Amino acid sequence: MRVRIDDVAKAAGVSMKTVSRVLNEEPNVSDETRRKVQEAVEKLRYRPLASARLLAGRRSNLVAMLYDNPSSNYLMEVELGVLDACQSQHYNLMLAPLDYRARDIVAKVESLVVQSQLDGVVLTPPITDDRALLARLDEIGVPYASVSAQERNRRIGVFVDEESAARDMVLHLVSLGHRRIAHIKGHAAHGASRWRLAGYRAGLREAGIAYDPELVVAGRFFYESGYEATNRLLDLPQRPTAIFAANDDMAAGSICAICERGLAVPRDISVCGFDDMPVARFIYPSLTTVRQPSRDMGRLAGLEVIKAIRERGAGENIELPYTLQLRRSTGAVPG
Amino acid sequence: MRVRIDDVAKAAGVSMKTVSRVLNEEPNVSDETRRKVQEAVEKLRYRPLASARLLAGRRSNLVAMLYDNPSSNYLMEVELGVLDACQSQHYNLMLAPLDYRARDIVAKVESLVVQSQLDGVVLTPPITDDRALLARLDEIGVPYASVSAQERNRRIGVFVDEESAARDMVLHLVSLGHRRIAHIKGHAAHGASRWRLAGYRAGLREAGIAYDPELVVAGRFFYESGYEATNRLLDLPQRPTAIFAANDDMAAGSICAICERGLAVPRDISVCGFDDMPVARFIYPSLTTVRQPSRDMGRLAGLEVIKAIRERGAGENIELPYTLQLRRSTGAVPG
DNA sequence: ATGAAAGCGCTAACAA
DNA sequence: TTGTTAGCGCTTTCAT
Repeated sequence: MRVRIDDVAKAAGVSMKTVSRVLNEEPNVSDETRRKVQEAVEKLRYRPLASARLLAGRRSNLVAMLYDNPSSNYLMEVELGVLDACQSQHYNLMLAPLDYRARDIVAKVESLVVQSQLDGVVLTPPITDDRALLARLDEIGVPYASVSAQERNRRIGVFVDEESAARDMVLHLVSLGHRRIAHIKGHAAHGASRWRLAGYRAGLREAGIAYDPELVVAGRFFYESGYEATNRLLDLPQRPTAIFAANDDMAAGSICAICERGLAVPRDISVCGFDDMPVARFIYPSLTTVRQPSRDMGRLAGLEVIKAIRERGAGENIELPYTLQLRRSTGAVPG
Repeated sequence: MRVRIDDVAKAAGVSMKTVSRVLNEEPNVSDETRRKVQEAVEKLRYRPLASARLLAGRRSNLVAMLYDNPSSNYLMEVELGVLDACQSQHYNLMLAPLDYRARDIVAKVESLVVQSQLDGVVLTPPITDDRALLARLDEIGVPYASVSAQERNRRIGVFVDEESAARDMVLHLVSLGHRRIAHIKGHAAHGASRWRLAGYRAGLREAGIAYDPELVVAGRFFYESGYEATNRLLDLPQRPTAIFAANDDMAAGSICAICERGLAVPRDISVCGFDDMPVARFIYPSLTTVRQPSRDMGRLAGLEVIKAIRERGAGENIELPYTLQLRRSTGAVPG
């Protein structure tokens, strides 16, 4: 029925072990023997069984991506990058959606890692910052790479300097003449929210604009939360001339809320976001935003775990550059 | 080091097999014994090794989702649904991006299925329609469920009646007074493109409007292709008063192209799409579109494979309803 | 450079 | 209801 390694051995006229050597690209096989084995493998369409290899002590060539909030555009982009890395390195990718608030997250991840013998995992925010989980992963000895982890030293993964990026964005708004600049914060559990808020404040400071707590409202990274936050801002006695949302989805919600009041973007109010997801180009007016190379971040995180898997101690925390994407949603402060 | 089944057996004062019985929820274990075993499992934090179980002949509890073009919004929605189904049924999900045009797609899938001992796979368009692949999967005996497969009999999976949906959308445009209705086609490899075009023609026919090939232009489901297609339509001597794009991404591109010419949607031209992806609500004006329950489709496809895995011969091809989402991008014919 | 034998950790089949 | 035995298909020793 199923072709096994000794079928191949028989067909090639060698021992099982030799076939195994060829398959695993081990040394000490003559070219002639190697060729014979490869032919037999080809002819019999032999595929070594992952579970048997694994049980006998080899690697799984399997990594998992852990994430909360699967429906975020941002995570989908990261996922594409990780997938890309896995493909290029002949790894398979498993998806593990988790609730970052769940009590049993450590146990869940441990089960997955141990049971499926994962070679490594990729962590995405805010799971990147779960100390208990990281400690456990270290104990078990599974390499992991983080995307935008809050703690930046002694980690392997990828990040961008989001604080500087947010500051630059604010300074851009200032350069357009804006001084009443509002900020819609992201979800509190995410480091990104902290960094972006800090950058917002830094930008104001550099521009010599006083921080006005009234202009900073809560959001949760969703479209709806941007919509609602903007309505609160528009109800202010003196409304802002620019709104800096902590991500693109919220900025899209912001634009919608503004338009619904009969105001125009950027004529009456400028809006900008963060991330540069595809939606930033699709909406009208197209969104000025901070471009974070999410897909590349996913790819690099994937490559770094795999590097760490292959060579213990390898892997680093890589900083990637951001860029400001100036599009149509920001303009000069109204007359 | 690692806790094994006989450690648990020893701790519980029973045999390995009894532990195995408890773990696999097999009958013929006394409540008392079961309790003792569970306690031991708990205390030792025992996790059975998937590879060992698998090698000994059990299921992998692993399914893979096969797809081409990973960056499509639509597929991400489907993925979320599949993921959901897997979680609820204690299955793990692997992701297998493929090139539907690749020569070796059958071999690739076969390797994956055989090597990783996948219990089943979920197919998404256009991989759903690769006869050679389906034949091979049938041979190997791996259950699979398809999302929107072209062939609808003798399949398990999910679909919606896209042709009727497209027809209804055209009739909606007609009811608004439109008679010069254009269509931007989808990618030729997808059944969806055929059905939506057929529905477009059926709608025109029912409304007594002659089919004008000039008004039907090629697209490939991407934003950019919608943008370009629309520019071609706008260059026509007599331009359409409504554009029906075969999906939302292209409709977004269409709106952008229209706005760039200083025209307004829906004042000058109505635009509608298909799928009802999140972007349909985010763009301005919000998009009139056919709601296809992509996430539920993913979920059901996932549940159907799992059903087929558990009980050979089970599983069916389920039709799900569509709805017209009337939003702001369509309106009465100008003047 | 190649091979023989002994597991890896579990479950299936059989026995008791 | 419970236990014993013999693999599952591969890779690891350790020989040769």
